[in-house]
Parts: sequence; C-alpha cells; structure tokens
Amino acid sequence: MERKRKIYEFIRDEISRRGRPPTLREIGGRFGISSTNGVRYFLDKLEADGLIKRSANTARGISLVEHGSRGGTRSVPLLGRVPAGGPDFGEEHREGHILVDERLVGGGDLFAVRVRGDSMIGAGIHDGDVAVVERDQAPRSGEIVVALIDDEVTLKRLVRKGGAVLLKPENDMYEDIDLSEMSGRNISILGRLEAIVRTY
Amino acid sequence: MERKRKIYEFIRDEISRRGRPPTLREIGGRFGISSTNGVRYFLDKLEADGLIKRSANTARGISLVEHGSRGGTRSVPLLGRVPAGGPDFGEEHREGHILVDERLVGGGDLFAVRVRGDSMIGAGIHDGDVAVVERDQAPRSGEIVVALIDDEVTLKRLVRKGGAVLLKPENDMYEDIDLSEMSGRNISILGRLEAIVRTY
DNA sequence: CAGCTTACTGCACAAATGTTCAGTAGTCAA
DNA sequence: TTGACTACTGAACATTTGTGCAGTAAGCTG
Repeated sequence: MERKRKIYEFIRDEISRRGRPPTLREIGGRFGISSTNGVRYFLDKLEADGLIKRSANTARGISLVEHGSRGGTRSVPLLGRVPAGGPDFGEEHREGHILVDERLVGGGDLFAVRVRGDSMIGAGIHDGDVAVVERDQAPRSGEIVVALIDDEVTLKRLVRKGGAVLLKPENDMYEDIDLSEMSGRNISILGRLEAIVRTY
Repeated sequence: MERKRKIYEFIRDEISRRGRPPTLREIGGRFGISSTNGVRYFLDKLEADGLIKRSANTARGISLVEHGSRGGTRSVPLLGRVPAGGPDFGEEHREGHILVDERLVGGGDLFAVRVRGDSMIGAGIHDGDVAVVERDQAPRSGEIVVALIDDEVTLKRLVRKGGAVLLKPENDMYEDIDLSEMSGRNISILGRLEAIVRTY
C-alpha cells in the first residue's frame, strides 16, 4: 500500500528528472528488489489502479496516466516577433517556451505572445503579461481575441453587432476597429485568448 | 542541415507526446532511414551541436539539452478554505494542484489561492483569478501581499510609510488598513504575490 | 494447522535497442 | 580525375530490457 505509492512517485520523478521512464531494473535497484518480477508485481498493481499505462515489449514502456489533479503540462511556444501573415512557428521566431497546466487551457493548438500596450487595461490585461492563445479564426462574439493589425499584435474584445464585426479595446483612450470597413489595413484574427499569466 | 533540425523536433515532440524519447529505429522509421546508423549519423551531429545528450548503452538514451532554461514545473497546492492561523497544508484543505512554470515563479515555498472580491481591480487582479504566493512574512514596501484578516484571505498592496504599515486595496470603494492600529482584528501576512493566472 | 495473500527470488529466454565495422552513391571543389 | 565530404545501406553483434514460469518465506484467516 505504501510501497506502491513510493514506486509511482519514483517513476514520476525519473520522468521529470531524466526525461525518460525507468526500466524494471532501475526501479528494482532503487528499492532493493533484485528480481525484475518483484517490480512487475507492483507495476501490475499500478496499472490495475489506472495510475500508469504500459506498452508491451517496449523499453521503458511506462507512461503516467494523467488523472484529475496530477495532470500534465503543455509546452507552449512563446513567440517573439510575429511577422505579417500570421505567426511563424519556426524556431527562429521563438522566444522560448512556457509550460502551462493542461487543465487550465484546452487541448487546442496553442501559442503565447507577450502583451504590448494597455488597450485592454479594463479587462485586467497589462503590458508585459503573457497571453496564451488558441488558434481559432472564428471566435464568438464577446471573446477576447488576438489580432494582427498591420504587423502588430493586439488583444481586443470581438463583438458582432448586426452584420458588423468590431474589435473593441477596453480602454477609453483607444477607438473601436470595424472589421467590415478596414480601410486598406491588413487585419487577421489569430486566435482566442485562453489564459493570462502575469508574474511579479 | 534541414534534416537535422527536423529530427531534433521529432525527438522533442515524441518526448512530449509519449513521455519517452524515441529509439533509433523509431526515428529511422519516421524519416525513411532504414539503417540505425543513418540515424546515429544525425544524432552524433545533434550531440556535437550540444542540442541533445546521449547515455551510452541505454534504451531511449536521448535527452534534450534545455538551452537557456531548465524547463521544469512546480506543482503548487491550490488551497480552498484557508483557516485562521494561516494556511494549512494538509491534504484536507487542498482544492487541487496547479502546475506552474519553474522559471516564472521562484524556488521558494509556494501555494496558490483563488482571489475573492474586486479590491485589487486597479492592479488588474480580478475575482476568480488564481494567485500564486510565496510564503514570506516580511515583504517589502510596494509589493502585493496576501493577508489573512479575521479568517478571510485578501490581496493588498503593502506600503510602509514612516513607521506605519498599510495594506492598500487598489479600488476606491475600499479603505486602507493600518497594521499598526489594528483594533482587535487578527491580521497576519501569509506571503508575497508571485504570479496571477487567469483563464477564459 | 491448512490455505490464502503479499511480496518477492531466480533463471532462462526473447525481443528491443544501441554499437561496430565495412562499404557506397552522390555532390562539390581543385 | 582525384579526393574529401555527406548521407546514408547492410549485416553482424553486444547489451539492455521486458516476459514467463516456477518457487518461497512471512503474515494473516478461519
């Protein structure tokens, strides 16, 4: 009962420390179990409990089942410059990656950008915040979207009103942008805001 | 030059998707390289470039060299009720855990609470946001702190002014709290705000 | 005390996987 | 044309690792 949990934690820690699951003998070595079958005995239990999953005949074929609270993370690319035409996912434009709790964001296609300016101050989004965005060209009215306006990335609230589509900043200093009458400006919607992360 | 990068990305994606690095044959299979040596040829280059590290005679012995950052996560307990006397870290009071990028928060003793109320609206902190807090009884002036006031958890900005210590909300509807003249109220500072996470 | 469960040992074996060595087609420069 | 370099193929071979089967000592349970 106690040993089982310790072994589970060892597997979890090994994956996070070394980037790969341990072998039966590595687990046995750690817990003083000389036979690989002693280890198998516990792995069978962990699998029956639904805590791990195993791939047959596969070296280091243990994977954790992300259940409820002990979830996984998504590695989301934080894009630096976002060039015209939409974000470029090549390594050259990545500023790095941030890890985000999987349960907080969806399972969609995500990227992150650093917020510039204060046009969304009213929604509690500040200069320097990191916005996690799900790629989605067709967001619904009322959602906060990330748009590319003439090579510049901005967050705005998207509102459909009659036939018009408006991008509304939440700051009285800025004016609405009407997508239906964009006078020569090049505007595209990159996605929908999924989360804001701010550090102090 | 191009193939090398693709192989590196494949390894990275496999680790993130399956939780373990691929074998030589798995990589070869993906890129149509029938000999394990064709794969080794590229892995040698990636290792020479310092992009990966290999463990000799080890199944799936490839690990990524995180350049610039370690890339780990902290599992931070999200506390539900915070009882008088400070947060209780027993399992009973945990609402769950959230995983936070290690590089964004410090290495200190962390916990998280859900923000209640709108007393910090002016600082872009809204009702429902998750606050990641570092335990610290002696925060400096100007920092946002998490305080326990008569069993209630609140965020306020701490300001030292002369000899007085003030807890200032950032919302005109609320009044400052002067710690030096707390009239019978039980106030303790739990820690300093490290990050805010908000999901939509 | 028999019978059951738990937690293993021990050994052989097979499958998966990394390593070594030899060789080759294609490209590019001198 | 020669030689260097790149990007592999192919075939052993050695190690690592998972699997199967038999057995056993220590605690319970009835």
